[in-house]
Amino acid sequence: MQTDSPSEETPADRRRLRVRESIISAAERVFAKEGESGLSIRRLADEIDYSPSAIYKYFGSKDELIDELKEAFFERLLAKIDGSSSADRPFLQRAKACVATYVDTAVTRPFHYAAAFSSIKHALPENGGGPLSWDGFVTTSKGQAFGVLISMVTEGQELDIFDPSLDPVMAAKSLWAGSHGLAQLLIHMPHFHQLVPEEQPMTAKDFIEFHADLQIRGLLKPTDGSGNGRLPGQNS
Amino acid sequence: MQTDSPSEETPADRRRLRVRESIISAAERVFAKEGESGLSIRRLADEIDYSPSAIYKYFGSKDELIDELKEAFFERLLAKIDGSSSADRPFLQRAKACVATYVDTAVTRPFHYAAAFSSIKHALPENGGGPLSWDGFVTTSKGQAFGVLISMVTEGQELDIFDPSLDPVMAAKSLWAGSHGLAQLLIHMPHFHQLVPEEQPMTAKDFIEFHADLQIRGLLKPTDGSGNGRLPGQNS
DNA sequence: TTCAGAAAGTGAACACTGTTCACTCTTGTA
DNA sequence: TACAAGAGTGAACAGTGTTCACTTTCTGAA
Repeated sequence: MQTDSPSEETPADRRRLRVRESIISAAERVFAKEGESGLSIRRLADEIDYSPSAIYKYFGSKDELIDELKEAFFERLLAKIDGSSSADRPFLQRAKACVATYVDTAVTRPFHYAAAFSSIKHALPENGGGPLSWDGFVTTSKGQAFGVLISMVTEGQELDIFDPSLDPVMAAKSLWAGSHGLAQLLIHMPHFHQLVPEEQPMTAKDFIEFHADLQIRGLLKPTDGSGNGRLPGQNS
Repeated sequence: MQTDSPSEETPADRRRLRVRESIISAAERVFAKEGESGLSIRRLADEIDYSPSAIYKYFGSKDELIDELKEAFFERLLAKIDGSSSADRPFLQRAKACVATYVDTAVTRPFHYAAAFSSIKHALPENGGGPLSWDGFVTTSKGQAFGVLISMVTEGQELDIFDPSLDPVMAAKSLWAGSHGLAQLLIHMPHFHQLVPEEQPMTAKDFIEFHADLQIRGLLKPTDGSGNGRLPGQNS
């Protein structure tokens, strides 16, 4: 039982925190290089010169440790796309950069990003109620990063650039899905970006830009005057 | 050493094939319900009343077995989106249905789909040359499903609906990324589709349609006459 | 300063996992 | 009928995450 007040932080507390930090940083180092499969408790224990069971005095389980790595990653990601979205540039450039930064950051730390979306809770059909409530979600780093996207959409609508009939939250989710998909494909299919029939040099960065372009285009205000947020020529 | 000719198929061959089939179908049953983590060799052996080591007489490794499940899944997926894209309906409806079918099929068999994109070969930075050559790729079910998307894009361009300045392969990849992303989010985040601030009923199906709409909109021929395949108002 | 109690750390063990290998048993063929 | 190839097995190996009784170390109060 220790108080939350830092003024009452004892040497023992600091020592404990330092060991905890050493575990995390070793885990971070191994995880970034080899991912979840390369990170075993025994190996981690070896690296920091403790016994495997010692780690359980600091983390309840391996999953709990990895959750902390993922959370830290999403905090960095949040900071990055927040920076992109608030830079001093024309709106459409910022919007594109926001998507591109998201994908780029994910690809830079493939194991972190992949791990953050690797657990399937879908298995049990009875998940009733709310394992994913709005209020609970928006407080997480992941949720806040999503919030940046929502703000971007509403800003685009206020600037009369994006289709005003779109629900900003839904549009942001669509945008998120699009960015997430490219990140995943780039991570899980090496050289996805240069998958073309002809010999044609194409960097990942270039393709990310292209994709961001298309994503944003889908949100643009229709110029044919209908502006109902639906595809032309459909009647259902 | 057995010949490929089915006419020379011996009873032993048929017996072997039957056992092999029983392994696959048991694996399929368990995998669909509990995924890769629920599928252990020992459990599989129990289910089919063989010893664990017997399974290695039919499959080189657990991964090899799972690869077969994934390949079979993608064959089903290919058939489905191929059906969607060639149905007798207006082009834009078919295009939308194609994307929607892809996502829907993925979500129906979450473990299969997730597993198909779960291995990270990205780890080693030196993957030079071609682990993912075009010719090699298009012969796989995954590759053929991708081919359907490419055809769809070119058809849209021929019909003067899609932006003709877009590279069809790149546009198809972007479309794939968008569909893949939504599928992944729906699989890995339960109730992603109803993640909204207000109380507002929204089925996964509805959101899939919405997303497909936006994806397709990004490919539409710009109506402002520029038609250069880039966002308006950018100069780089 | 002493001493109880709470932490920190440990080693062995448990219940798993995928995989291998020497072995037996069955089967088809010459 | 004999023999070889293949099918099937049980035990073992090297891992894994995790637990628990145990010892050691530290700290705060008497």
